[in-house]
Amino acid sequence: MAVETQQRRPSIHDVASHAGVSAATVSKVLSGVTTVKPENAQRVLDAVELLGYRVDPLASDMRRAKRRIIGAIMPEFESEFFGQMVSELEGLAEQRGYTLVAASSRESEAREKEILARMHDWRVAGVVLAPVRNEHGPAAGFMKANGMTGVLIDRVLADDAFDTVSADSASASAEVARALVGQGHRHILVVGLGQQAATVRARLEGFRKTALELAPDIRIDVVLSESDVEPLRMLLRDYFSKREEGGDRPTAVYSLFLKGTLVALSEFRRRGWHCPNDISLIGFDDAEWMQVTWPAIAAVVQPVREIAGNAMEVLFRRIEGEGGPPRARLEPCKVLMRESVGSPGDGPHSGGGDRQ
Amino acid sequence: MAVETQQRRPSIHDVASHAGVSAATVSKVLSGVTTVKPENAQRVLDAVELLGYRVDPLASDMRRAKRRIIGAIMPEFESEFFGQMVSELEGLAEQRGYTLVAASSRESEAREKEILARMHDWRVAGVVLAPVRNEHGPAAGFMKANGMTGVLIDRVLADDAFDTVSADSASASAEVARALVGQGHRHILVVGLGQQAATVRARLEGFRKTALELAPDIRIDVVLSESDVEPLRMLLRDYFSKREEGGDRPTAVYSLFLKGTLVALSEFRRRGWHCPNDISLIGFDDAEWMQVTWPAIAAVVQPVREIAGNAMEVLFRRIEGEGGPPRARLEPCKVLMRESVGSPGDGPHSGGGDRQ
DNA sequence: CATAACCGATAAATCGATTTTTCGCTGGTG
DNA sequence: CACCAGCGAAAAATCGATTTATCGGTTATG
Repeated sequence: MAVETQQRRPSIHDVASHAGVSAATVSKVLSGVTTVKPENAQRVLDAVELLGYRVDPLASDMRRAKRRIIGAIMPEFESEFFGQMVSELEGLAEQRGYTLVAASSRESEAREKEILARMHDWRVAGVVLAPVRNEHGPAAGFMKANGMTGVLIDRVLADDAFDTVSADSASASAEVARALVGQGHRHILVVGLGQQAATVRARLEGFRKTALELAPDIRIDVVLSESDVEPLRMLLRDYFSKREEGGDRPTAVYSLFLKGTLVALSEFRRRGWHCPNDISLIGFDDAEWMQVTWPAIAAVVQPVREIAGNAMEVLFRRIEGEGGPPRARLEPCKVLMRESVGSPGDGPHSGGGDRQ
Repeated sequence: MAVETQQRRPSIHDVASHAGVSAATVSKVLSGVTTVKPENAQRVLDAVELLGYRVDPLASDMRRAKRRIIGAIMPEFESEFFGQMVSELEGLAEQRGYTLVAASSRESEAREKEILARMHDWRVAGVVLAPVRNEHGPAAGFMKANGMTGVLIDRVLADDAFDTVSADSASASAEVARALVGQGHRHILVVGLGQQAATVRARLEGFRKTALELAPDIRIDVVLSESDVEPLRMLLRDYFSKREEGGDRPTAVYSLFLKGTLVALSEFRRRGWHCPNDISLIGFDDAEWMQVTWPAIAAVVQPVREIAGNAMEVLFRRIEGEGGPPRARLEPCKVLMRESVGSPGDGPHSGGGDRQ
């Protein structure tokens, strides 16, 4: 067993002198080099055990250009999606003997770049960046300019400099379209965040295309908030007020991101509309609570594990020097239909309904 | 502007030779030592600017015993509470020029200890540990044995070796008791996780004491799952089955932790019980969704910012060498009463009710 | 006038590992 | 018998900073 001397940590030289060999030999034994006499190797191992020696990763990383640190930058830590993502990435990095340093850009591109600069200072071996906006922000530019190796995930489609991994938003949206149209919806509101250009476009177009194919007469309204979530609340409020006056309000809402789903729900609640009787609701991003509330909220589940797994795999390949053009990878989502989606006109409408 | 040579990063020696001084002088200028001729200082600053030089934190940390790294260990990253906590801690560490390395113990004490060992390898200056179980686990033991400096937060009350910061569970529970008893509830179920001994006891006893003071005839049932969340679902199912047969089911449920609230909700939904007509519900830990669902779920809000702030403050004081006995700090919670809590017998009971 | 004190700056040691170079020794070969 | 190849291990260089010791030169002091 290791001796618990709450003194200075033993260094590789302490081990060396205990084993009667040089520090270089200790390093070789520990890194599995075979050109060491078995007897000496054993003595080193014994000394390591006796002293409770562990390699100092900082000192170890000192001498190599690429250090065994992976940086991860997420727009936030508060949501299940990014929480799971960090958790997955951490485990994956750990498996390969790397340390994950995670940071939150707090939905700010400026902060994103600062964090990236700090990670560059640390000379991380690679970065997993989930950009606030998209692949063309200043952060990606910084990475390019400084020759950092990295992978972009989530709010990104494809890039000419970095590999990307994201959910197949378009296909998932098509499936949502099939489901809603199939239930008889012919007037649907889509809410999103304009900032996340590429992703939003993919989700919106995937939805629109399939919906129009299935029902050419369908009406699709779109409410986008440019930058932040709070304005969306107001936009939505205005939208519903107008539609209610006009007597032509939508029978279903498709939210392209989690906060949008929350905003929609709170707007429904303000107006006393209930799902799915008064209006149907489905949103991108699943959450644990969505299956325990009344009604259970339908959602598109993003394949967090797959995204994390692929991101790390491609990242490590690049770290190991693999060349070739960047790849854009899309992982399929699952659509979970739940009670918040029904057929229009199924229940007693409380608003000025458009029952067919 | 910095020259963007995607070559090797400039080192302190590059700066030194550009400025025509020694590396030591550069180091002094950058660390604000005043015994440098202003002219030389300016030349150093110019060279730094020209080359785009930035200190390598790894090399810089190499030579000091306590490195400018803070470790944070959370039981999970997936919940809003710990997500916010990590986010706060990260910002606070950053403010002081430290890097936060966060890791998830994934609710495992074994992993907790492994992570701690890795952080010890990194020679972190300090650790913020949110233990899986309580302050007496192997992780805290490891920290003690290795003379690490740290703070324990959340699922912890007080410790004889480390400072602790946590929510004032007892007072919050007392307030919940006042609210529920005030609404007329006389039969209340409390659900929790036995594993988190100290915290659960504080929450339970705080509730029980106040409830009994206000209504000596009150009946308080307790369902605790020892280790994991899933068993709780079964225990709860059994409990409700028995109570429903007996015709004496509780009129309110108080969950001592977030997952318990979710389990309770899903059990209500299985039985077709609605809040607050059939049963009232309030739980520890708030979440964003709780205010947008029907009904909105009442919750105890833990003061994340305050806990994080105090934890970091006391941690840095210890890092700077402050002595004295460990302090146990309690931060007050806020109780948000929402629609999920009503008076017993207010609405049409669907089960075998106990209307008064 | 010799020595001490001081200032600013440089050279060198240090942190703890890894990697390259060097070295001593054994055994085989011409 | 001299020389070379091969092996295992030690010595030394290296990574990029910080910190301590040292040093030349000027000024104050006895």
